[in-house]
Amino acid sequence: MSLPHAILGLLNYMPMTGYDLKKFFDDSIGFFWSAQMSQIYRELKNLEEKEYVSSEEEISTKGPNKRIYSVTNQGVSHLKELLTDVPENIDEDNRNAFLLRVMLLSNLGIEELYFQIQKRLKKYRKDLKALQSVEEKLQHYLQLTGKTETLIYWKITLNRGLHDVKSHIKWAEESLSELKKIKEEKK
Amino acid sequence: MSLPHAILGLLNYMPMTGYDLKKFFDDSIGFFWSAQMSQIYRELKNLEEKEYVSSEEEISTKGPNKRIYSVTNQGVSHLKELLTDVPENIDEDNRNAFLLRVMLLSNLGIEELYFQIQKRLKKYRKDLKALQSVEEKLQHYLQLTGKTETLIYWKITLNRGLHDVKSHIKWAEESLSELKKIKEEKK
DNA sequence: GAATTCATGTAACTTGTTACATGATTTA
DNA sequence: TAAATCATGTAACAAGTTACATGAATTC
Repeated sequence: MSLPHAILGLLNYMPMTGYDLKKFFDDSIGFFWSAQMSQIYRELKNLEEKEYVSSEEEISTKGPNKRIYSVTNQGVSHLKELLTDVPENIDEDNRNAFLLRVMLLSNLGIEELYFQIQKRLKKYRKDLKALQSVEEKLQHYLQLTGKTETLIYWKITLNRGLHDVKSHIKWAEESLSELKKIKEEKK
Repeated sequence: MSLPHAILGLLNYMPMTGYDLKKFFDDSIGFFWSAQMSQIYRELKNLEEKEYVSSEEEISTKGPNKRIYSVTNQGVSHLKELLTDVPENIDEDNRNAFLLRVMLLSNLGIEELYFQIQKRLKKYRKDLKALQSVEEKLQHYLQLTGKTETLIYWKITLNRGLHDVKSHIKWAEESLSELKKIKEEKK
């Protein structure tokens, strides 16, 4: 699963322009998959070449014309295939720049580590709020697409996000209290 | 923080060859940052050009020669700078291919989702075991480097991994039980 | 009147992945 | 003796990021 699959999947909910897709991305799956405009336009071009999507230009009297993309029959079959075959070696991209930082912060000392985790904790709490607003946005898209049966899939997806943020908060709090102990011992 | 920083940071623990680095990577930070041999060699070359590391060839009577890399003074300063300045817009790469799959699986139905999450749960349980073995490996490297003060940093890092896997397991179990309910309602 | 949003793209650059190439040593 | 490990790299390709470019409509 990668960017073109994400695009194909989102377009399958409803026909959209590249610009719409970007918004949909940011509003819904942004917390686990982001994409830049330049990437989206490039991938749309690739997908059209492979005939997984087709586009129509909507001439607009005011403002620039829109190019509306929709998934072709071939595109749907392709998507279903992708979803069916589960790769055996599910090695994910678990890159975590902050953890790398933590691991190497011994070069700067405990105080700095404490400070940076504290800052992080604030970010996680913001993330939590942001995620809670994703829930409303998803509701909105659900109505737009009219596909009520997808609710459970989106709920489960979103729930992963919530578990994730909460686990980060717990870890940060735990680490801070452990670091506090060490700091006090040193005195 | 990115690959060259990881390499610089690991080399700062002790001088190593590219090959050693790969092992260190896989044994320690592999659960949140992986790298391929070809990447490592390329980055070592880049780092040497920038004079953040220097290398010496160790002529070997048996087997191929080794090129041992160590961090220069400039490299250490650079590393400390990187660690000190915390970027304001900490937008991480949170890509999660499996979540993308879940989100789009409405195309195939509840049974398939249940099956795929079940499979995933097994993987998470394996991951948990693997992480527990990382703990031992880190102990080993700790002795090699002789830098006992880094223990707390590594423990906190590893702990994040444990929190992460556990949160995945909890989420999977929760989702499965919810899906089970829906499946039974349909009957 | 300035900034933001809508709307689409190109170009250059950086990073990551896959495949290929070589050859010695150690283990099963 | 075959496979795995040690050890180093190159080349081609794929994907992601950043910067640039254009221009209308809307909002502050």
